[in-house]
Amino acid sequence: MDPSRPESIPDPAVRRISLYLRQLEAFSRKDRRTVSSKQLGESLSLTDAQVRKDLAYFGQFGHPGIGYNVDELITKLRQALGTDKTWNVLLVGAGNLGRALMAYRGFESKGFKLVAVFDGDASKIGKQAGPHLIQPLTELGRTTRAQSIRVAIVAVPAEAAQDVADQLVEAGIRGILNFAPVSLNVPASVTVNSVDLAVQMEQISFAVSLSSIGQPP
Amino acid sequence: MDPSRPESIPDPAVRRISLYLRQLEAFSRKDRRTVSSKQLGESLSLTDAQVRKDLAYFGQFGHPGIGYNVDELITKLRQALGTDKTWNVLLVGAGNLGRALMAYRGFESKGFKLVAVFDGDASKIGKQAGPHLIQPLTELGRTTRAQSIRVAIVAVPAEAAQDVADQLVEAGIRGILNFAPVSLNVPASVTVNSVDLAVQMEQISFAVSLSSIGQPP
DNA sequence: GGATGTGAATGCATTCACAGCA
DNA sequence: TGCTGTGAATGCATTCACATCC
Repeated sequence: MDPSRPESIPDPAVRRISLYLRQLEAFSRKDRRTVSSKQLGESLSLTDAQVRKDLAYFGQFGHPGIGYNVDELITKLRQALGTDKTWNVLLVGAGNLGRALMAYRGFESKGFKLVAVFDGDASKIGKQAGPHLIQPLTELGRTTRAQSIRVAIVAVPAEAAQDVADQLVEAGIRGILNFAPVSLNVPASVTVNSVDLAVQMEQISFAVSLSSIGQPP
Repeated sequence: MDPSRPESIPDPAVRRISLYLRQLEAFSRKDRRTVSSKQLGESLSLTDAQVRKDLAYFGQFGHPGIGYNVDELITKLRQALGTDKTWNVLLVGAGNLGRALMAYRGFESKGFKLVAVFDGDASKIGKQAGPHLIQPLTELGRTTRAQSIRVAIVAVPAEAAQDVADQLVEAGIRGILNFAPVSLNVPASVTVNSVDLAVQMEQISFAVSLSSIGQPP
């Protein structure tokens, strides 16, 4: 396997790599030096074989008889995910959710920096949102180019989301994290990842309903 | 296939059912009466066979030569997901994200009602958060029983999340939607669904990095 | 004709199991 | 001995393709 040309890596494996990284960072904070695939797997309820197979997609990072060096693996996985360099990110939508995302301190340490905020609502333009001035969507292209932004977060109402997505694509954005409860239509060259809170809740209610058959509430 | 005894339905299928439901509700708002598996699939970039197979896990809802009746299918899928009745939900964590979730209007129409708010931070206890009084975690058991709450949303810092999860389990909660960036350890009888915003961003940066090999930024 | 529901075939991801190295 | 990396085997999900019904 040639790590510089990842050919095609299964989507589920890429998701787990993020989880390994999160876990490794926790281990590192506790000054742990090495970890085996078995230990890393147990901390996430996965098998050791799964862990080794996933890591092997990206290269040979382990040391037989020893395990993986925690800090070394962190470095390699960040490189693999592309988060060894900082990404400038823009946000569209300065409503409740958008402002909560702006205040969320979990992005910076992971290599993402929010550098611009936009909103389609004219009454919000020019207002301050945390450290950022809220810009109109007409500025998308200019700001995207000026700050080399490739990734956007969409936190607008469902009705506005597709229109916003179209404008983001037009402005040259390559990846979108979408919180609006709609399926966005974009060219294949643009990556969309959607988080629909209602969908998440429905998964839970389904599972809970199933496991409660015959049980009292 | 016996819809009253779903045996075992693939997880990916359950996730898609939520998406079908979301799409069908949009169709219904536009007064659309029927829809074929092909049309429903196209609106979500899925094949018609995939749609039919998924729906068939839950029963025979279609009409050969016609398609599916939109409103009828909505009813059936809500029953399948358990959202034909309203679920009382509690929230732990009245920080930025927690308050944004409280303000989010997308839950009620989907059958979820936020009825109680908790926080581990003593200085917040007794304060008002929207329509709710913030309660201490010691009240979890009492409130859960009093209001028949089975599902909880966790929006606390990573360090506090496992402890909160333990107390939720102790209080009888059966499903948890977790926004803290940690892997929660709970008994098999409890369902956990985690949304880690940093993980979502990393998926995107990976995909964008891949597609940009050799390209200028 | 038009569309569903479903066994059979395919394709992917996970798990097994073991050679090989420290 | 302990643990990795990886072909081979297994198990699941998706897709195909067609009998069936309006």
